[in-house]
Amino acid sequence: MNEQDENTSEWMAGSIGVNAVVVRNVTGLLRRAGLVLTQQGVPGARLARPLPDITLLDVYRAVEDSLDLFTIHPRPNPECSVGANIQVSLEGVFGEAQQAMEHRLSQTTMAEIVRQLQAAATC
Amino acid sequence: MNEQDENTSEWMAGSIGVNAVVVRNVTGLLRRAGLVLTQQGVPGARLARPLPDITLLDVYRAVEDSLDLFTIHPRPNPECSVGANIQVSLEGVFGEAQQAMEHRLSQTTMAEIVRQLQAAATC
DNA sequence: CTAACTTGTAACAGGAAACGTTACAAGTTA
DNA sequence: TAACTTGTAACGTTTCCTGTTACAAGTTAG
Repeated sequence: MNEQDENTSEWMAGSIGVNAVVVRNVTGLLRRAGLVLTQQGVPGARLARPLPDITLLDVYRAVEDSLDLFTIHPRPNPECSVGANIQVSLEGVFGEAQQAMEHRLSQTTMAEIVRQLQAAATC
Repeated sequence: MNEQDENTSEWMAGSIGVNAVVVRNVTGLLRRAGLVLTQQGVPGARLARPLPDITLLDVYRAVEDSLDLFTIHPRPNPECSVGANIQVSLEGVFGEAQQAMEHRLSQTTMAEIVRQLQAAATC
């Protein structure tokens, strides 16, 4: 088995233990987010940007479909003064909480993750 | 309809537009978290602590069942050096990201939320 | 004490969403 | 041209969430 084959969806799927289509779907998300480069018919995938330029937030946003971490009761009772205004009050805090979470993710790059992996492997 | 009846699960359920059992289940979570006081057979529910002593994090933890915001691939391939160590690397960052989110929630009390509601109602 | 309330909870049923899989079109390379 | 690959739509299954029903347990007014 060639080393270049370690990038194919089939090989990765076998290593992870899932179907190859699952890998291709995730790869598609990463490609649309501009993180990896894949081409129909060409085996394998390679990075679109160097590892230090990819943060965990980039990956998180690429994979996560829902933009909002918190979801709020969709149909408030118009006759209820609480229900009419609770959205506005909560959305502010929830937005800031999500922003705090995402800021932490943006502080760690894939390069640091890979470095930690290599350090753990040599132990 | 008496004003005291506005605390019963039946009344709240009608106002929100859900089944009364749903309200009782949520109330049970809040009671087990020490936020509200309810008693079998006694109509209504009242706060266990004053509003300024209840943060959004208290409510979040009471209602949210899963302790971890991020879940990680459960069965790593032991022959894959990445899969063997990726958990440890990611758990640290994920934990800190969740902690940042929860810290923001802990900075806002229910008293402030109620105050914002009252301000919006008088507009 | 009894009747009519309530809350607490287990059990069941329904629907929705997530997931893996299959199948095939489209592209590339030897 | 043949044998690969990726991209994606479509399908079936399974799991999970949710609402509902049903009933036990407790309280209070009369």
